[in-house]
Amino acid sequence: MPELAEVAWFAKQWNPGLGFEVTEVRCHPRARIYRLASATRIQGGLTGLRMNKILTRGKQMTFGFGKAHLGLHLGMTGSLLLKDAGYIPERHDHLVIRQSGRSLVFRDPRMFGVLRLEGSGHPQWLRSAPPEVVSDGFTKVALEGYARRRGGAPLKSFLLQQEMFPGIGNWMADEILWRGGFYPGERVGTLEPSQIETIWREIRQVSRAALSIIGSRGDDPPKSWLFPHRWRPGGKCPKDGAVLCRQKFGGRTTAWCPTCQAPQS
DNA sequence: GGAGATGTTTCAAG
DNA sequence: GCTTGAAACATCTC
Repeated sequence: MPELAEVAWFAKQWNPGLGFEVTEVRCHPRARIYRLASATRIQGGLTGLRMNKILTRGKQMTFGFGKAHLGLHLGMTGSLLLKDAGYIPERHDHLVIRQSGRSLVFRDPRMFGVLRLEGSGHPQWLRSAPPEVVSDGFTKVALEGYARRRGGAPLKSFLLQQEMFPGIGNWMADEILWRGGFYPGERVGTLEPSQIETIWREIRQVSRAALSIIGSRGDDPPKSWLFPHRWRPGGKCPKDGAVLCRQKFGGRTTAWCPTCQAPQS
């Protein structure tokens, strides 16, 4: 499930491990999540170190251990769990970090997630990261420039570009377009400047609210959002009750309201 | 049994 | 060289 706010929530699950030493690292060495950093490297790189930092940028997480950094991406089905010290890993628990008193678990059935290992200093994958969409660095001007560059893309695929919108995923993109009243297949280049500004505003509002509701409290968004209605067959638009449409844009299933988000032509 | 699932990378085509 | 779109990745659920 991990998009911006879910990533923040999962990162928080490992907070109780801050300040504690890693006593053991258990891995499923052949799991695909070790394709960038082998299980042996990760075990050797983390054992004996104290976790002292947790950072997230978009969908990317970083756990600092002093002289080593563990980078973690949850992919499509990854999650982080906090378990007790004697926890016995289950089938899809590919990484278990043991500390005195707890186990930090990375579970990922589809294994689209990935781990990285780097030394001390600011990790490379963070240095090249774009500004967070809720930060001051995410400006209307930057968005306008990016929209000019990708004028041929449908709005839905546009919003999924992590180089500009780190953390936005399938459901957030749908939520943003639905709130702004945009047809997901609309080409970016046909939008007026005022419409680009609307998108900018909705990106920030959806992201801030999601971080507060999901990221901080672990709750689900309320019924007034598209979120709880979007996957149910026959799900209805919370604004006007119209039955939602489902269609692929940019290879991703998209839920949208045929009346609130009617195509322009 | 088949389709599809809240992601990213890679490669082909325009 | 740039952008866009589709396939591939692995497993589970409906």
